[in-house]
Amino acid sequence: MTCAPPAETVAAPLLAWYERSGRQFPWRGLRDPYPIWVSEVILQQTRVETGLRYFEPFLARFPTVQVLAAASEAEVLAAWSGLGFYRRARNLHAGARLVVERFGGEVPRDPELLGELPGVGRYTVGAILSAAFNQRLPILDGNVIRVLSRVFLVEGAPDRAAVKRELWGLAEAVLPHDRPGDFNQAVMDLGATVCTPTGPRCGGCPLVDLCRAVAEGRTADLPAPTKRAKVVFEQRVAVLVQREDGRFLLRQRPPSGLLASLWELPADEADEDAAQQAAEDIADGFAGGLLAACGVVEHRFSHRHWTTRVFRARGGDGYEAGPLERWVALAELGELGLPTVSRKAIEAALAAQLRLI
DNA sequence: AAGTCGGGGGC
DNA sequence: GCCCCAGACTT
Repeated sequence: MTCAPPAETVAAPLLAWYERSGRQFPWRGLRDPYPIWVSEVILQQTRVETGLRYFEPFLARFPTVQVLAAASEAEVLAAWSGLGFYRRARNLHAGARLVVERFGGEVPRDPELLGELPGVGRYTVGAILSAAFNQRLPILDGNVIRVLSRVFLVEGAPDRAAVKRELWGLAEAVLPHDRPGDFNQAVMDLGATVCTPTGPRCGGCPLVDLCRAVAEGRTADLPAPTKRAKVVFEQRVAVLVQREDGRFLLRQRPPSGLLASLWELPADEADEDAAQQAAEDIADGFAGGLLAACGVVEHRFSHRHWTTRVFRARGGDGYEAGPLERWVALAELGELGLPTVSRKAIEAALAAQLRLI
């Protein structure tokens, strides 16, 4: 068990540092909880640099919670395309509808109620309410875990329940009554820019004098590593079947599981030896001919690695798209929920064609 | 407690 | 290759 110094011991130097060295983001300083909510969902398990590319376009497309609630899920997934963890988009959309229907369009200020929205866990509740309303609620994300683990020498792996409880307790204990909103932002900035996973810049850290990991030369050991799922390798084939008018067929994936309800080229599992035959079988379903191999697309998910052999075929002009299928033109891709792996495969299939444009 | 769920960037 | 990221949710 660790012994935390008084809250002000941490807060005062950290807030002073934040005044000087804090980062500026488009969601900082806002009082409307809706854009802050959007930013926090976008940033879940996502680097700020990546989230920044999606935040403003998303808000431009869905400027209010009412607009988001009125949109279709397909529109929201289209705006989320390439960002990953697509359940976040589904939950945000469902949450917006709940806010409009149940709370009159006002994002709840009650942590209990806010936490009932899908996709809004304890971290996100604290992040939204402390930033928008300066409510004194702690947050615990990867940055905060790293800072607290080092400053207070928390040795256990942070994915263990007991360690997580201790870290939440520390996050609450160091949280000042004065400016909890700024403080939460400050800890995350510190974790992102100074107290980094590797090569922390302790010389520029406002907490260096009270950091126990620094005192014991243990910054490199903390936080303790967590267990990781083993990567599964899968080999697939995908076929871009193109009609005379240039449109090609996309299929919607099942509504649950990996890339749920997102669009992809007709595909199947097949290793290198079986790829050609599997591609022909797919093309045959649309009376496709002129099968051409277009290359291999590698794509890594967190715990899965897909090797996709991409083919292109002519055909399908007499084939009517089923309920989970759609003949699409290149210009329509922006309207669809299209994961990055699909975009890569389509680009590979059309590479020769695209170079002519 | 472990697994699922994307994608990108650093080393 | 491995690690991590402004996590939440299911099993």
